[in-house]
Amino acid sequence: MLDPKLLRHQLEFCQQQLARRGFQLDVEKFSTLENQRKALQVRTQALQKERNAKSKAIGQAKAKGEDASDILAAVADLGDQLKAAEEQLHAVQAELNALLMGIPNLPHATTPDGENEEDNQEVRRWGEPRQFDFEVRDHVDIGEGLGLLDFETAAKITGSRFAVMHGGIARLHRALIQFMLDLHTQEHGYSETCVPFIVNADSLRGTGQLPKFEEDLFKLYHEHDYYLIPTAEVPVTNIVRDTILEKMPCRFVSHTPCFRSEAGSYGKDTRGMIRQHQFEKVELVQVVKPEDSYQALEELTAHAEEVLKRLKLPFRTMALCAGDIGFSSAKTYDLEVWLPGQNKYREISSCSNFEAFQARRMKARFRNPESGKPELVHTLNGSGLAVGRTLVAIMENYQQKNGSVQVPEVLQPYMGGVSIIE
RNA sequence: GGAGGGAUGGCUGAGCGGUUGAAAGCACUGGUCUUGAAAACCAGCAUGGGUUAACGCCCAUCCAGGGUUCGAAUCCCUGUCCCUCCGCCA
Repeated sequence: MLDPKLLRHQLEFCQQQLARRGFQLDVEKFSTLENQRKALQVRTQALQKERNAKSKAIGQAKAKGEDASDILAAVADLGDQLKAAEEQLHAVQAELNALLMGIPNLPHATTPDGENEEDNQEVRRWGEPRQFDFEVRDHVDIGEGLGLLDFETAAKITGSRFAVMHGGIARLHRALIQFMLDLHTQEHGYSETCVPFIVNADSLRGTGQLPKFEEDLFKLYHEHDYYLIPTAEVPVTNIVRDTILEKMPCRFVSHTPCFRSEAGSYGKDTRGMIRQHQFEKVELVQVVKPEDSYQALEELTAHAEEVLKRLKLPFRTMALCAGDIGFSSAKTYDLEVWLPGQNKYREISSCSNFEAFQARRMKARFRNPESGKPELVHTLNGSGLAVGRTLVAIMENYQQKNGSVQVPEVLQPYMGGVSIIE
């Protein structure tokens, strides 16, 4: 959520910045509601003040044993007036809040202009795509060829966009998770965290998936409004919801499955493991002081990049343009890994600074030692990395002419010394 | 699933329907004392919002939402969460 004060006092600025990301702020509606809110709030509070004063006088009169019937008569119709004013105020506040919850974050000054992914800017590039002296296969052909990847059976068990992995591929998948967790906890200073994979609606509102993006989620058939997590970002970031932190920064790394309905992506990436309803991800989450958040974004992005470097997978880092960043983000870097099977770079990590956007929704604060007052924190997260896509990248980049797959050196200790999957 | 008990400020924990935003203790901050520190003593110390140039003033908040009342932390209803016991269970 944006700062309501910023919207009130710098509405034009907000409108301009939101326009950069293609969001049309209904200035007129906001102003009208805001003016109504102000008038109603002042009126309601004045009535409350009057009621409080009169009630107190009644109490004092009764304590002295005096007759309070005059004051009681004076207060007679106050209750109805107050109730009416409160109801109107609540209605306007609810409408205003709904409007506010639907407004995306302002892009940061360093987020480049642009409408869509065509306009994203390459920041840096690492590694050289390998030259193959045989015909390159994609991960589906490789995996099915080895008999270790099975989409048909997954379709029988559940439906489309699921996979069954066996043997060396399943183990490689597990090895990747262990490797990533170890790297981030042992070298990057993150604390390993295990969280629920089912969350409530408050948590999803906190990080921004609700109310606008419910159709992307799997909702459970249950007496409460429970959802499968679309990313560990939701449960992990919500650790700090409704809290005043004393120690900062917080750095969490968490491995979870992620569940996405992929509504609206019909026909996109239908082949293989790139876009699944269920996938695993190792997620990095940081909660930092506002002045540190852009430094933290650079560091977090570097932590994700380090995974690709150790795996020797070529990638490029993209600064997403204002039209392509997510709803809650002020600035996002995407890491795109080279996939020989597709002959292009594909997203494998997304690292974002949400500034206070999520913190305001979550009421996540820290106590500023200088002022002694609670202030909103800044939150960040990034994939470090998406495990399924990393597996795809390894299969395609490390494939051999005979259809086998080499195991990257750093993963071999996690594979019991196995160096080739065949 | 059954039966009870509970939820109060950063923490612990009092609180008859009426100057209770809330006792007390701890923690924290400042001061006195001390060469310094500790101890002792004194003082301050909730959150959100409105309004104001500012000092300030005002409103709300004792898990959440309704209700009763001139007035609710206190009474009633509903929900959520936590604890204890019984049953079931990975």
